[in-house]
Amino acid sequence: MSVTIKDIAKLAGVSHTTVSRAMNDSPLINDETKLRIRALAEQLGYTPNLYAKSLVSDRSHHVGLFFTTLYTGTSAGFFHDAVRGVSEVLRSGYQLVVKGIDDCRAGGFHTITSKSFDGIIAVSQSEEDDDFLASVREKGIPLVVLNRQLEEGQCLNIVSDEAEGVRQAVGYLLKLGHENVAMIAGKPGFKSAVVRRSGYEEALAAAGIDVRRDYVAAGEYTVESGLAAMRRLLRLRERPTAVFCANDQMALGAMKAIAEAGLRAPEDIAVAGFDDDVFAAYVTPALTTVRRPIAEMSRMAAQRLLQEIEQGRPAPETVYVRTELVVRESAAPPQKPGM
Amino acid sequence: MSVTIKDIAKLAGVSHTTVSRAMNDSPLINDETKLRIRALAEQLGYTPNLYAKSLVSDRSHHVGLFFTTLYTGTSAGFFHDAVRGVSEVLRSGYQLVVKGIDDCRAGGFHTITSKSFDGIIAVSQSEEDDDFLASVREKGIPLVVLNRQLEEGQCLNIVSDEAEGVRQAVGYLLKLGHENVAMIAGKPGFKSAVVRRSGYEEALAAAGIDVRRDYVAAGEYTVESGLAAMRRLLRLRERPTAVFCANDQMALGAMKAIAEAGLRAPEDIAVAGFDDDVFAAYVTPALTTVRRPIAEMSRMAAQRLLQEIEQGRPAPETVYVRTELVVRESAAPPQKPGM
DNA sequence: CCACACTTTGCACACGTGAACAATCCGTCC
DNA sequence: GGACGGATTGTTCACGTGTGCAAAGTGTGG
Repeated sequence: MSVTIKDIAKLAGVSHTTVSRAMNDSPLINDETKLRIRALAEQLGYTPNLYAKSLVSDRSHHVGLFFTTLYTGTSAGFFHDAVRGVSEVLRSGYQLVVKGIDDCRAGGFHTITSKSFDGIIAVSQSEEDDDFLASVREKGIPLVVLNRQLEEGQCLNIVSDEAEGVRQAVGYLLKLGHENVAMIAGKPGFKSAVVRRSGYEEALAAAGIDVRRDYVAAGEYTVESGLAAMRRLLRLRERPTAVFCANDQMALGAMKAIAEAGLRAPEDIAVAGFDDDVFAAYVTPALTTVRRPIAEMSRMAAQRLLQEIEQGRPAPETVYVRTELVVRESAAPPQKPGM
Repeated sequence: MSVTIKDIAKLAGVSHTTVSRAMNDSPLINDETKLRIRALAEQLGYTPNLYAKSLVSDRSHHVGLFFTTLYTGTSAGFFHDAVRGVSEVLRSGYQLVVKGIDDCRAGGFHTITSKSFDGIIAVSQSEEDDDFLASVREKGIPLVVLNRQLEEGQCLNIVSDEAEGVRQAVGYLLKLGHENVAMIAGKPGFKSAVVRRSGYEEALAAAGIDVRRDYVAAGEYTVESGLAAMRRLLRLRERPTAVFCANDQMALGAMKAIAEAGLRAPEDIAVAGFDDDVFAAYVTPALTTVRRPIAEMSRMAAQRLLQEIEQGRPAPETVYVRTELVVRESAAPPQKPGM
């Protein structure tokens, strides 16, 4: 049995109201009794029952961090960075509940109420999440959406400018002198897959190069799928001399396929990735990629969410966070024909 | 404002108790009224207030998943696998709260009470967590400890037999013919670092080889630290021909250092890792390593915890999960001298 | 000495839910 | 016809906390 304010009240010979006031720094109490009661509470190891508090105060002290899915499609590095960033800001003031949106959908999002969450951060990777986001907004729960861009003005939306990041990477490959630049695309249904592909096409168009359909190989954001996609690209009659991969895991798979085929990166085929995953700097050759500051974005999301919870609804703006091209070793100029 | 059972009661012309009974499938109610009330509840979009339920039923519907730290020392793949495994079992029946033990310590674990958590899974990597574990047990919260072995009989403890795993890996290197086998050790203070080092020493002892102090390089479980440690090992006068790394991230760094030095793995130096991290199969050369079934372990932990919550305390046993040597390409027999 | 203000405390209720107990209705059996 | 029992519903209280309002105590100024 745990200690309640009534227990303390009885021992201190006061009413439970007085104890409540002592614990909450109310001005309606004598300093002396406050200290006396607090000492007693400390001694008895009193911890308030947060559920009772929640019931009366309508504050749950829980923040939800929801991902499109916890299973395939969410890379470990991305997931870890996001949880860390949010957790760092919340520390012990709030409890962080981590969930996959797909796991909740079965119950029609019934378990998600304004009573059970003070606020929600949704790390959205797909338009499939829209029903979830609508449900959250409808219930009036403070919401920040991370990673995927929404229609303007729905809620606070923090995204990296992915298309720009991809243009940087593909532009870099083109500047090195590559003309046959292929792409391994992301998981179908994921918005980022579409955006990154557009960035690729725009970069080519800006250089006056036509997009070849057979140069875009479908992937799934997993290492395996990158391996398989690269194998297909290598079988093409006019083999690409460079490949941009929609994330680093697939780039890793692609490099594996290149090695398998007896070729070398970057000499025979230049490779660029996206995400700057934990391992990117340390594979051989070190991966040239685009960094998205996930941890920073999630920290910002958490800060803004707390602000919204504690001070009320801010303007629903869209915040763009800059990506950064990280040049390492996996991309080099093409070999001259005949060399 | 959200709908409560009292609202429904008023509209249906019954008492709130009757509504409660309708929602909870009580036998003390007429089927007809039950259906009528349920239809009404559905129509009004009623969702029960879990905090009120918690208050009266002493069940919080929250399960805690605690890591030693969410920051350095916990690799992304490990973290992701653990959260996924637990989440998969819990699905939507419970809310999963993810936290770092270090983040809670500041508040003296005051926020962790039997009222706020129905059960806790601790993924412990260090003896520093003992104060936390003691605090949880003292409060009578069902507890499963994952990953680190405890004194027998404290609570349900699920661990992989890491020493055996290391012996397999080092034994494999020895069997290939290596005599100068070095090790890059784990983060000081982490129990796994000690256990894995012991495994290494035992394997050498079993083969009648003395442990050389200069062959054990300190690491931190990060890729960078593996890189730095390997650089140090490469500077030794009698260079090792094989190196066992206490995790895959450090093995990645080690391979990087080997490439930097103009050497090749596995031809010049054989490398073996530990964990079978997501990227292990896809780096070049593919990493020979030891697989720990983290996802399976965490699924088991979640299942056993639910069982304990719902059916009462089971025997506090220690469950060993077998590790598995995964032979890939990064380890090969040593080159003959003079070749 | 009284009126008034201020400080400090307690009483009673509310939050939303579940459960023990009482009350009512209906049918059955002796 | 009265006693009994089962089915169904309502009344009341409890869970632990915060708050509006009343009450008691203290001091101050006229």
